[in-house]
Amino acid sequence: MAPTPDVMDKLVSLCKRRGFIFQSSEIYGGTGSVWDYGPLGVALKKNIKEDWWNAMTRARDDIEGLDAAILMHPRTWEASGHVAGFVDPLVDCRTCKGRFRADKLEDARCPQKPSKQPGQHDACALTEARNFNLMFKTYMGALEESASIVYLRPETAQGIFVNFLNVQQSMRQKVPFGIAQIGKAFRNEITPGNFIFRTREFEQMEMQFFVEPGTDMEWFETWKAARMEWHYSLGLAPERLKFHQHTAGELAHYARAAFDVTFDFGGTLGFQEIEGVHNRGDFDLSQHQQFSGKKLEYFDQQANKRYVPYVIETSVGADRVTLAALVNAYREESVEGEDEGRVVLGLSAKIAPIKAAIFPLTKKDGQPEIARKIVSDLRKSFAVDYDETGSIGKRYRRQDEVGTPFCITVDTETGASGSVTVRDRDTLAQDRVDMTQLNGYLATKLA
RNA sequence: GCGGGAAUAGCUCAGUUGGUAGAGCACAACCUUGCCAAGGUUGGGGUCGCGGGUUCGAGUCCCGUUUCCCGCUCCA
Repeated sequence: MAPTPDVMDKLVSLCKRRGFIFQSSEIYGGTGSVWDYGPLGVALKKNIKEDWWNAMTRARDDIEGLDAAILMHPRTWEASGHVAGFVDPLVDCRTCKGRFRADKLEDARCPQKPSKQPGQHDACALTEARNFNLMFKTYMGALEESASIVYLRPETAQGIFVNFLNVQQSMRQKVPFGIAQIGKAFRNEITPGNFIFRTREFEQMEMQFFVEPGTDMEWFETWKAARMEWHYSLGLAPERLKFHQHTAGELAHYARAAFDVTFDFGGTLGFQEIEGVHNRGDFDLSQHQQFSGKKLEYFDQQANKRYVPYVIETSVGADRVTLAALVNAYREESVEGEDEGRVVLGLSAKIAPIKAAIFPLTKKDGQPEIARKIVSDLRKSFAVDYDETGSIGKRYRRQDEVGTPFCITVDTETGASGSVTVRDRDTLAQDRVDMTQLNGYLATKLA
């Protein structure tokens, strides 16, 4: 089904209504492009992050974890190019309302295209150039002196680069190996928006893989394939994923090769990047060598040679993947004989905030007590929910809306047979399962 | 930052030429039913984004501001 423009609107509404995502500081009128994750949203995002973290660090010997500080030495950002590259002097034209980069103007006149505003060039009145720095600036220490200016990191990668040797040596790793990190980054975007797609505070999941020069393109291909597989494994529809390799002209200054994973968010957003895989060469480590004066070389004992490794970077936006998962999962199903269809979040079981909901069919015959006993048993292994309010159909719908894959109902037969009904969110099929087998049953289904 | 539009209950929205705010859904309690929403009774919830102004009186008119949407601009 082709995505419609209003799916995002419905999703924003659903996310607020059901405790996934709220606007930050809402009672004060809201803060621009910052969002808070509610109880179910944080669970969903956490599940996604955990899946990524496990795939990177637990499933492999050659990737180590790291959690570097958000505040770094200011020189870091001079080395990375962000201090220079993130500041754009911009001028506005009061006549044609255009905005231009001052350093790209050929003369002191507004370069507005004649086709847009014919005959207005001479009348243009440009403002003074003002600097727009995309990095958040703050002060370290009590005094607001220029010497103590620090930045909120605009990307997490630099925390990995500056710790390259610390991790390699302390963990006795040999190249090739990688360092993985999940953390917040901050950018003063001029144009944020589209819900949690582009925000000023966001979370990245980055892995930098250090390789010997010459083997870099081979590793680049390996990681491309691995990252594509991961997105499929989250349940993102294959037809909504598109992969794009940059041409030479599109490459950023630090990149030898670049590959985007884009997802179709539908509506006006369309396909947008959710992950980038880059071959950064030795750009970053060399820059830090130069700015810090410290060697960042790796010594290969077997080959008896010394070199600055190349880096293959994989960088995913945690918020973007979360949004992609939500958009991907949202569907409305018409039900025969009813005016209002059901709203379903078809989240894959491994990232669903709630794995199973347990209901007593009635409040009689000790059913609530049995149901609560099941909850306390399953709680040890799974995120579960209990609900006894309203009709059984209504409770199914509530769980459908938040993506719960299984609903377990204690009914009139449970007392005698010891079995319960397990209902599947997607197929609506019902299994009869012995109460004592629920743990294993769910473990199998969720695997 | 510029231009246009919008902001009223948790959600979606009504609200007349200015006269002390409504609906549906959701939510809570009790009763009823019992395997796929909407049964009955009752109830909680809004200083109408925020701040000024005009007026006897402002959700409504005016100004400012914040946030959101669309289009520019920007995007290492």
